[in-house]
Amino acid sequence: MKETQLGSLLRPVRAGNAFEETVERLLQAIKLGVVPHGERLPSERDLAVHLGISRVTLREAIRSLQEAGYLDVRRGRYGGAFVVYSPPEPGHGDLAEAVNQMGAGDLADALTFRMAVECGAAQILATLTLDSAQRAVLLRRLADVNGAAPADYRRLDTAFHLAIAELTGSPLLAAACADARLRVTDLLNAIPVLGPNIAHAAAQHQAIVSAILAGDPDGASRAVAEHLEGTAALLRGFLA
Amino acid sequence: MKETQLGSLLRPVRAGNAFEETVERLLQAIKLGVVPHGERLPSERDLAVHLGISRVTLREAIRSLQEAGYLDVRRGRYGGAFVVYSPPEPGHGDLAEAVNQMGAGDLADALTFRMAVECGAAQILATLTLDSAQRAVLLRRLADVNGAAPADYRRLDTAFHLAIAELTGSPLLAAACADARLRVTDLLNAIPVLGPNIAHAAAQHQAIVSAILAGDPDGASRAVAEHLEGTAALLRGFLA
DNA sequence: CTTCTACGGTATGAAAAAATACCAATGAAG
DNA sequence: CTTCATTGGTATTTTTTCATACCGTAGAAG
Repeated sequence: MKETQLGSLLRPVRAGNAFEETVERLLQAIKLGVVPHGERLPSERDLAVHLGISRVTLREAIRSLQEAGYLDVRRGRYGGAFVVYSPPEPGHGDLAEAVNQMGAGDLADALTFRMAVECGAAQILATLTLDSAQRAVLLRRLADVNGAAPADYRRLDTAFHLAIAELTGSPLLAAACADARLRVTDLLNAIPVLGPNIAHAAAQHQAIVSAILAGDPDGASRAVAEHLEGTAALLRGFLA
Repeated sequence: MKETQLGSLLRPVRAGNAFEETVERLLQAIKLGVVPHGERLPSERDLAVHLGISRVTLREAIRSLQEAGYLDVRRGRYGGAFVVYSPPEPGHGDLAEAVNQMGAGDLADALTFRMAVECGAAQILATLTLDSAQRAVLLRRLADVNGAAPADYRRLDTAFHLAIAELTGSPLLAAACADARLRVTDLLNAIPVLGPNIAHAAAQHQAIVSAILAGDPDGASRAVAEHLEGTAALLRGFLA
């Protein structure tokens, strides 16, 4: 076995210190709209347990997000950390900058990773026999994103794609898809959301769901690949 | 967005303490045969840097593996931590126990995850145009595993599958595939390696490589899926 | 057989993180 | 308007992890 494979296994045990990782995680949950504007984060005690860190460390992270203007923290019963954030108006302005902010290699890496795990998830879901509740979730997410107002589009698009991963029943796979999304969030938010794009995406979303419900793994995977390739090609264009 | 999606994003920031994670990582690198019997781990100083931990913490992990009999640590120049481990003789004996050791849900999760990322990796690799060096690596790994002695089979099989992920050029994807393998290593090692199985697997390996080189993503993905489904079905059989 | 040097072995102080316990505020319920 | 449960706020101690410096050893090279 070659040296290269050592790199895959003996890679860093932890990405950074607990504080920084926590800030990043919370920030992305906010930016992805998993906790929408006005909603409350779980209580500090619950969150600390879920994130596997101490409440002290979590509080430091929350405080920095509060100071950065992402959270409004209120105390007392029925208090908590409320999200104060609306996704920026999509536009070209920051895209080139956002692309340059992360390395070119990192971007290619993230795009490849996203492609692999999302195609894999759709493919697997298409092999499963979904019950009516699961089909309902999938169709609901599809309707949500395809009927979304521009301001809500990214959030519901993410919800749709994550739902596919979660319906596979594999937390590891869902986490991998969430992680893949996180790595390109800022870039996606900088992409303008145009009418024709949305219409095109809507057709692709429909094709993905149709293939999944029809039990066509290859079709589902290919539909996802085509869908993701659209934004991927656009982002790669900024690497020059 | 539903509560379920919170779980994917607000999952634990760290799996455990640095010491435990390091022990686990090293142990799996040994069990996977990435560092074969008699070979030396990188020096403590190098390893600490690669793993992103302090040398003190790394040493604690190494010492516990030494006491467990996995490593032979020698000092002085040309010294180091040498692997003292040969994969157990494959057999049914420990399989049921190994399956029960991890939860049924965890096993299904790991199998699904492995299926998704390995199919995704093969699919992506098939879309790329490989240069002669890359083709050589792939064919070399194929020849290695298909010509392996039973004692080396698992190690070279892992090397083959990881090579596919690494050839995509995405460290994230390679890490995900390595991670997926790690989660089923103990179970795979407990599966008997029979002649007919090896012959069957060899044909599947060949089919995977052929599809990749032919630029057939669907075929590559399907070939990987069939290949993995063999062991997956066997392992699922022990959940009853 | 001496030297050189890349390795593991050890010690110590600082910093980060966690565990624990307790305080304070809020606002709905009665 | 009092009660009370739930939430954030604070303080203290312990454990873990890190950074740094230095020591001891072995084995190849000369």
